[in-house]
Amino acid sequence: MALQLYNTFSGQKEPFQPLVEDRVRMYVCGPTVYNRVHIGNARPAVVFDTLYRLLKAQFSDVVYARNITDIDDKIMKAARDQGEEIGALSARFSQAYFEDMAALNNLEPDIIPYATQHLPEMIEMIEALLEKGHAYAADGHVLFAVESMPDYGKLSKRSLDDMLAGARVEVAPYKKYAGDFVLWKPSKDDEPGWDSPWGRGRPGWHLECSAMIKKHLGDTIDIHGGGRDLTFPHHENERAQSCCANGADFVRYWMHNGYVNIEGEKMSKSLGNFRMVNDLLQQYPGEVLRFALLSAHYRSELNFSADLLDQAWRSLDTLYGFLRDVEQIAVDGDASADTVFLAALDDDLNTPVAIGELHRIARELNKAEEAGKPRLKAALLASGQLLGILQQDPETWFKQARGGESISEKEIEQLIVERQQSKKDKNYARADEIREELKAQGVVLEDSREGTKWRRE
RNA sequence: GGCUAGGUGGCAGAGUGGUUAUGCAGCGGACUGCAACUCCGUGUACGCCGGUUCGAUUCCGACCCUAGCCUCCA
Repeated sequence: MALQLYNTFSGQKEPFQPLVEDRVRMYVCGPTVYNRVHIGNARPAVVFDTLYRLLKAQFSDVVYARNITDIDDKIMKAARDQGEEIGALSARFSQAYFEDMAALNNLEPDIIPYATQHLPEMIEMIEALLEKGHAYAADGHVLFAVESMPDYGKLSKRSLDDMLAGARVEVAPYKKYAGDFVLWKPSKDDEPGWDSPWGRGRPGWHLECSAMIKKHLGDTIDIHGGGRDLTFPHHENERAQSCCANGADFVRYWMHNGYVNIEGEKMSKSLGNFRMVNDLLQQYPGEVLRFALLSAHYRSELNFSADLLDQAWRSLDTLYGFLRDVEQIAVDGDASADTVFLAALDDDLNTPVAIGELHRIARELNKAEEAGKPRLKAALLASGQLLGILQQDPETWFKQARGGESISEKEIEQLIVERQQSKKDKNYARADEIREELKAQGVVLEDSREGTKWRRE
């Protein structure tokens, strides 16, 4: 079956058909770089990286862009609070973001556009909007006139009346209509700003994505992704800007991932219940974090806990255990990912089912005759590759440190040698003592005809 | 208040008008000097109340509960 994706715009799963045959353009909203990212921020990166891998396997020309928002009031505030220059701060945190994302086995996007490098494009888009009567300048600001767009609100499925029914809309004096949003705002002298036809200022939040998408991917793109909370206002406004400025369809498939929750509540900076990716990486391999994030369907909420990570770790141990047993088996170069596994991913990226299939393939591999193993091993690796997991050398996987102080490999090997001798001497008491000693240090021994293997747990 | 998702076994998490999800944990067994790995077997599920149906966890309706969005947010 061909790829199907749930489109937020239509509210249903649709067969995926790129605008131009065999050519896919995908954009995902990246971070505002004023802080380290938390695991909730990592979810869209992992989800859409997985989609990217799947798309690359099915289409020859795929371009994936994920931006860096490096101008924003939050960055300005962070820079002021920390007495750091804005450019230095945003460079530091974008670098940290790249490191965190790489640790989660995310491929690098093809294009990483920065907001501050696209001011001319943004200004150009504002001019187009003004020219077409979708925007107006007032009091140093330029605002988008939402009433000028007949189907404004269609993506987030809300009417202007509904939106204004909420009391939280701030009505600035320069707004003609309460729902209008800022395209350009003036900067004070001590704030970063760029010269523009409307004076020195900076762009509104939504504008950068519209401008960068137009420049790098075109007027109409195939997939636009991000967290569910971006649906409104961010994506609704992006859509308004782009559709009105370009006079073309903007995005063919809108995709939004669910939240990562902590104890049933959304993880957010204001609640203070977030888990930083970098902190988690001190305790868990990135692959475990990735596996945990993929263990729920991307549109569902995912409850994040130590228990979830432990389960993810053990599941990976099981899968790597099968791979370790076939380390000497060559892979069949022609074999590709398992078809049932692929069907799961093709069904709107159903990663929980895909992971289930991975276990099935692994079990088949384990039970297969020698002749069948090369193909199954290749299928398992190729399938794992699409999820961004199982690509490590199994021995390396099992020997990696599992947090905290740990006994060195050398000491472990020495004790294993001693234990081998004890066993030869039928001194089972000493052999068991060594097993217990290592067990206490988090090292499990596995005897087999070929010798003793060990792993940390 | 408006709008949108959900409520599945100890935990995580798919799916389906009737037949095992899967994983982790547990329990029993095989294997092992002892273990581990692996294999075999195994229990506990679909929020509540109605309706449709031969049959509903799945469809319909009401109710309860949870979460999210409503111009900071992945």
